[in-house]
Formats: sequence, structure tokens, C-alpha cells
Amino acid sequence: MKDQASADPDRFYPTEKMREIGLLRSKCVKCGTSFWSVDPDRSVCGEPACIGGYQFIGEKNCTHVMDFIGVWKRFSDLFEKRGYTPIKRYPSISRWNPTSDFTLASITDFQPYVVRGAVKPPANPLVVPQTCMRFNDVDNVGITGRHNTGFIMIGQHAFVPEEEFDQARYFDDIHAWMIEGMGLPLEDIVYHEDAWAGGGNFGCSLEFFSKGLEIGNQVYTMYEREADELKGLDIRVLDMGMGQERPAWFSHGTPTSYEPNFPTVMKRLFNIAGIQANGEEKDMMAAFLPYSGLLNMEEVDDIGSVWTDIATRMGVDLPLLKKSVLSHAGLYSIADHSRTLLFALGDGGLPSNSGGGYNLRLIYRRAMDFIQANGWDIDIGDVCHWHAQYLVPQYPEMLGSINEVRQILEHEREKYFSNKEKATSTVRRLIKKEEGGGKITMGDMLKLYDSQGITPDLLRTSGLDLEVPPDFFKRVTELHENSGAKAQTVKELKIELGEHPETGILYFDNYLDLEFRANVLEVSDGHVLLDSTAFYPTSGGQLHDTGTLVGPTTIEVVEVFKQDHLIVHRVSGDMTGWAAGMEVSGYVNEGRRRQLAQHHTSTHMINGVARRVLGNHIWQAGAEKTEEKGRLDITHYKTLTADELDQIEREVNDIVTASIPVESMLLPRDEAENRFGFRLYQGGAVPGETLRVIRIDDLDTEACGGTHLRNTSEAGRITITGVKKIQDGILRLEYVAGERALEMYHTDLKDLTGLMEVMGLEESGAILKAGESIFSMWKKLRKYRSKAKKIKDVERSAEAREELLGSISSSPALRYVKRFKEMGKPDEVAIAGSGAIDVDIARPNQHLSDLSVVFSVQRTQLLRTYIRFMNDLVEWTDELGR
RNA sequence: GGGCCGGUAGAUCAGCUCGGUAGAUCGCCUCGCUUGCAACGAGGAGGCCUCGGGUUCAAAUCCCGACCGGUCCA
Repeated sequence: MKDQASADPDRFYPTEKMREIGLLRSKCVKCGTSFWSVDPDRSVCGEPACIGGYQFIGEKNCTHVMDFIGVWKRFSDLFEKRGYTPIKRYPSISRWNPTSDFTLASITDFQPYVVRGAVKPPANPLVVPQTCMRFNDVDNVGITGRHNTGFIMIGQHAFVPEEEFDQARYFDDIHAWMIEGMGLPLEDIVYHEDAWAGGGNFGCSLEFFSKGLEIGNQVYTMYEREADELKGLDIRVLDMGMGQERPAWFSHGTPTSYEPNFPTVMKRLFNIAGIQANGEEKDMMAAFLPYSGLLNMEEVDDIGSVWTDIATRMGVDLPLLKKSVLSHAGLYSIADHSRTLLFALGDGGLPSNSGGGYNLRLIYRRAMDFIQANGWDIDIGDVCHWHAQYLVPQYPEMLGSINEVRQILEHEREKYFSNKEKATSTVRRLIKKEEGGGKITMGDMLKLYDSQGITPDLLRTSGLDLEVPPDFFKRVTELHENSGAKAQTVKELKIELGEHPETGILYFDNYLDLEFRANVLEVSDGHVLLDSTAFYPTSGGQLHDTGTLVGPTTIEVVEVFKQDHLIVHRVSGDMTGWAAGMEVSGYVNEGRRRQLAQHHTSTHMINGVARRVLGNHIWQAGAEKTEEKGRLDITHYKTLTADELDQIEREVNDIVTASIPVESMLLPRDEAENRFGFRLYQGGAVPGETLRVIRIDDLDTEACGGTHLRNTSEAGRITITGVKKIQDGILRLEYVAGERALEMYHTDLKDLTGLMEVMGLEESGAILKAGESIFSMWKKLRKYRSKAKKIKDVERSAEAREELLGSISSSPALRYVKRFKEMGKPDEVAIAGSGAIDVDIARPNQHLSDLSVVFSVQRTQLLRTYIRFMNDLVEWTDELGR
């Protein structure tokens, strides 16, 4: 692409405008890149590799010296004057984007739908200060002076038809930023011809450099990559991205980018660490930075020899250099990582042991490692708070979420230390073993790291004498290459369909409108396509409807799915006489539809209540609604306590009782977003200019295409049947509503009353106490028996026997044993079906799960376990002669 | 999403290869020593070996499954 564009620059670049400005085109003698500058004799491009490193450090580079906050202010003012609309940033967690967890660039905000032309942007053209995060260079953060895990990409974007795409203007605008905004002399600017790809889109671009620093990159996006094919976009997209950190750094000319970008935070951190603003250590860091590129972790195999080499070249003592550089790197990293955590956690991201959240855990731990290694008195929550305060002019929302961010970090801190403790105690044991003659092998080390996170570094600092091969981490990677190679992508098969307009949807208005007439568009191999339908296709986690279609024959609808903009009915039955063009009737299965609606609306209610009860970090992380049950995954950093779960269930049922209308509306996208914010997108991206919005009062508002109840009371009753943690940071709630809840209630009631019958209880409240006394008696006897075998002394064994008899003689459990003996072994099957006691017990499942805790068995095993205990007790008490 | 490790006393863990009476340390309780505390000495309590199934004369131990933790990689 780059070569193609450079071969025909007039076609791909705004060359006319560039020449007008006075720029001339040359080719770099070192790397061959074509570039533009005002100097006709210039032979190299602006890459630091070609011009011999950064030239702007310690220099006065431009007339406008700006700190981080100042950059956006000046940039947005300038672009507003030039006809752009500054918009608010999007969240750092890109829930609308299926391809990545985090917002990687400003253009991510608009992928995929806006870029494709399917959705209008919120303004056009626009500029945006987008919080972004990238984690592939973590190891370089703090060392090279310019790497970050989190940064702000200022975007300059336009989305227009090809004929309106005014490349000259866009270029002129960014050029104005360089000249007027930053106050750069024209002769210090170099534009490179390049190409750029990201998020599935790409195009040719102009990168702009000054004194070896890339300030930004203006991409003229034309294509989309789908599978391996190139597809021209329907519209042209301007995608200029500039790190907000770059102009701040450049204008100050400081050795690293961190000071001008985190001014308040760095000052405080240096203070705590006791590093003087103009001291010796700072000088050494500054002298080191030109060499920092050599330490690029990705490219270096033997890091030790590189350090030695640098120290020699600088003519300084190696330990001293390392200490100075690493303590600086530590503080810079802490500053960077804290700000990234503030962005991510504030926007609903959570540290985790898998998925994208793992990156957040990693940087948290990396920052903590620096703090621990240096013994600094730094609290990462405090650092986040300082960042939030500094960022108020640009992002006032950060302060709003700081308390929750602190809570999450506190929890993460506990995990960090408990993990550390575990690791050190494991290592301590290893040391003992080694003293006993065992030897820790390379295989052991790999296993320790891979399965328990114990680094070779920790092994060494704990006093184990071992060689860590320089390629250790490479070998870890290899360990995983062999295992994860299995095929996994099951591509969904598309069926062959003709060209048709979008299927009309008849299920939005009223979920109980179940009969309709429609025209057949196509009939093929077990599939029927209609011009409109009331059958809901599987989507948004809600399962499809079933029912019948009546035409020349009556056929069953067994499955309904969406293919592009069409809704396809998979059918079975005799299709004699069916053909395109005829009008037919459809009947949706009412029971299933009602149940699905109940589960779906319950999902929204639980989501809303969970957010109320647990906090603003609660987002939907997945959901499924079947006829059997509803399932909602939520983001939460802890497990739920029984009280919290109770409270959620209670409040959800309060909402049901309160009979709140469920509003359904079709809104233009921008209006919906303005009114309800990004909370709308709980279920991920939704295409289209018009959104269907489901709103339950102030509780919950989501963009959702599902079939919903019209009033919360129609859910009848909601019972939460289970919670589990499916990964760190994500909890799965399962629940039933309506008819299913009632069925569940009756099953529970039957189980409970069956059990009560066997135990001879008449009151459900007594079951817990009964269980406890039975279990404790069982334990006592069991212990006595195992002890009695050991005691040889006749007198003492008689004593123990008396003691035992004394302690159990008054036990309420005796009553159950006696009853059990009289009844004989009960028949499990008969009990399960008996429903012997006819009472209304409010929460049978509560009693059952209480008892299953006491017996420590799964609920299905309760009766069997009771019988087992009783069998033992009968036998044992007989032995005692009781 | 994939891989790996783990679940035994209140806590931290040993025992598991190679099936046969469940252990250590800390903590806890009682007594002694001491003005008192700590330390020390003596004694003691505390285990459905996560749950379920299988193999076996016999399972903490072997096999299968579930549940719950942890960790690494993408």
C-alpha cells in the first residue's frame, strides 16, 4: 500500500496543497521513505533511526509550551474555529467493538458501523480526546521515556462521501496545528508518506515528524479488510491520530515525556521517593535516555550484557546506573499504570485472571512490584486520585468514579499480597527441599511460573542459587504454543438467499401480538422467508420463538434466525404448494414467547438492581434467556455475600410488585445516546440509525431488540437460583421468572416437604436446627468410635463411654433416630413424589440450601445424605445399647 | 477463549509415586512457673481428608465427573 501510494503521490496525497505551502518531495537515503520538507537538500527522513535519535531534548522547539491539559485546550480551540466539533471521549472499554476489549485509538469509537457508513457520527467533522490503552509495550514503559500503557489520542475525523472528501483541507488544518497551534518553524517539519492499518480498516497516510519525534499520523482510510479480501468503504474516512502526550513533551523538550504529562503526579512521586529535582540521579537518567532504545525488551535477548555495554559507553558505574534508571523507571511506570487504571476502572473495566482484564491486573502488579522493591510509601489509589484531580478540566467525570476505583484497587491490593505470601511460602518450602538435596530444574521453574506465577526472580531473591536462562520467558511462550493450536472456529454456515428488502418486524409493539399475515418472499429447502414477521429470531441472547405458519399446508416453525437484514424461518412439515408471492398466516407459540419475555425483562431488572446494590461498575458481560431460565453475567470484583444476593432478589421483586411500566421506544441514535449515555449498550454494539430503547423507569435503560413485558408486574415472581464466579471479575446470575418460577417453587416445596415428612417435622423453620443437631451427634459418635478402638485401658474407655452417653442423652437428634428406626429405610422415589405436607412455605429453596450447607452436600443429595447419617446413627446407637 | 496448579485441623501445609490406624508447625484451651505479661514446661481439644460416582477385601491416596480457588498465555 505504501509503495503503491508513493508511486503515484498525486493520486493519494494532497500534493498540490503541500507544494503550495512550500514543501518539496525527497526520498530518504537510509530507509527509502518518501518525505516532504522545505529543505531541498535534506537527504534523510524524520525517523529517529535515520537522523540519529531525538533532536528536541533540552531544546526550545516551538513557541507554545503546553502541559498535557494545555494541549487539548489549544487543539480543540483551533479546530473549533476551523469548523470541527469537539466531542466528549468514549469509554476506554470498547464494549461496542467486538474485536478488542479496550479502546485502542480514537477511530475505535467509530468502528465498525460509522466507518462503514451504516451509522452517522455524532458530529462531522469532529475532534475528540480519546482515552486509549495498549499493553504490548508494558516492559518498555518508564525505561524508554516515551512508552505508555494508557494515552490520549486526539482524533481529527471526518466521514463523508468520496466527492466531499477534502484531503487538502484536512491536511491544511493539521498543518495549521503544527504552525499556529504549536508554533513550530516550518523548516522543522517533515511529512512522511506512509500507510496505516487498524481495527480492520486501512489507507495511506502522512506522518508528521519534528526533530525525530513523530507527532501524529493523518490517515486517509479507504478500505476495509474482511477475511482476506479488500473491500472499498462506502464512505471516505479521515483518521488523524495524535498522542496528546506528544506536543506536551515536544514543547518542553524534557528528557522523558512523563514530567510534562503527569506534572503534579511526578512531583509528588519524586518527593516521596526522595529524588531531587536537579540532583545527580536525575542527571544520570537524562544521560541514559539516548541509550534507552537499546533496552527494548522485545528485541533484546541478553539484557545483562546490554546494561554493561551502556554503562561502559556512558563511563559510569553499572550498579549506580541501574539503580538510578530503575528507580526512575519505577516512578514513571507507577504514574503511567495508575492513570491507565483510573481510565479503565472508572469506565467499568476490572482486573481479572483472564480476558482483557488480565492486562489491568498485570500493570497493577507491575506498579506494586516497583513500590515494594524500593520500599516507597506510595498508595496507587492516591496516585489515581492525583491524576483525577489534574485531569478535571478535561475529564471531570474521573473524580466522580474515584471512590469506586479506590475500592476496586483495595481489593486488588489484598489479592496482590495474599498471592505474594503464598508464593514466598512455597519458595520457603522449596528451599528446605533443596537443602535436603533436591535440585530445582529448569522444568520446575517453568512450571512454578506457569501454574503459580512464581517468577525466577523471586526464587533468586529468596536465596535459591540457580541459573535463570536469558530466554526464560521465550520458553514460557513456547510452552503455550504447543498446547493451544487446536482448531476452534466453527464458522456459521450461511444459507443461500435471494436479494430482498429488510424483513419487517412485528414483535416490537406488543409481545402478545402473536398472529399475523405476511407475504412469502422465498421458499427453499426447509426455510421460509416472509416480508414481515412476528417470529423473534435468536439474538441479543434471547432464544427464538416457535410456532406455526399456515398457508397451503400447516408447517412448524422450529427455528428462527437472522441473516444480515433478513429473518429466516426454519420449518418442518409438508410444504406442498408453498411458493413465493402467496399470503400466509403466522402463529407464534404463546407460552414460550411469554416465558422468554419474562426472562428477558427480568434480566434488565436484575441488571439495574445489581447496579443499585453493588455499584456503578456493574455492566452486563453476557446474557442468555431461554425458556428454562435467564442468565446474566455481570462485572463485579468480589463474590456476592448471601445478604447482597438476598437484597438483589428482594429489590427485584419489589420492582415487580411496584408494577412499573416497561417503556419501549424507537429513538434516533444521537438522541438516545445524549439522554442515556453509553450505559445503553449493555449487550454490545447495535447497528442502525434508529435504536430501540427499553426503559424501566430510572432503574435500567438499554438498547435492545428483544421481546419485553409491558409492565414489570407481568414477571410474576423472580427467583434467583444461583450465582457463580465464571472468571475473576465476572459473576453469573441464574434466575427464573413467571411460570417457571412457580414450577421451581413447587419442585422446591415438594423436595422440602418430602424431607420434612421423613424427618417427622411439621414446621419448615425447624429443619435447620434439626440438621445441625443430627450432624453434630453424628460427628460425636463417629469420633467416639474411632477413639474407642485406640483406648486399651478398660477404665478409661468406660469413662469415655459415660461421657458420650451423657452428652448425647439430651440431644434432640435422638428423636429423629428413633423415628427413623421405627419407619425403616424410606423409599427415596416415593418421597420425591409424595408432596406429603400441604402448606405454603415462603422460601422452600432457602431452607433446602441452608440444610445443604450444614450437611455440606449439593442440594440434590440432601435426602440421600440424611438417610446415610441416619443409617450410621442407628447402627452406632445400637452398638451403645441405646 | 486455551493451558497448567491446587482443595487434608481455626491458619499454613506434609502425607498421595507404591492404597492398609491422618500428621507437623502456628493458633486455641487447661494446668504449672511468674506480682502480672511474654517466654518456658506438662497435658488437651480440634478432621464427612470439598462433594458425587467408579475400581478394590480396603481409597485422603488410583480412575471419572461436579463444585470452588489460584495462575499463565492469547
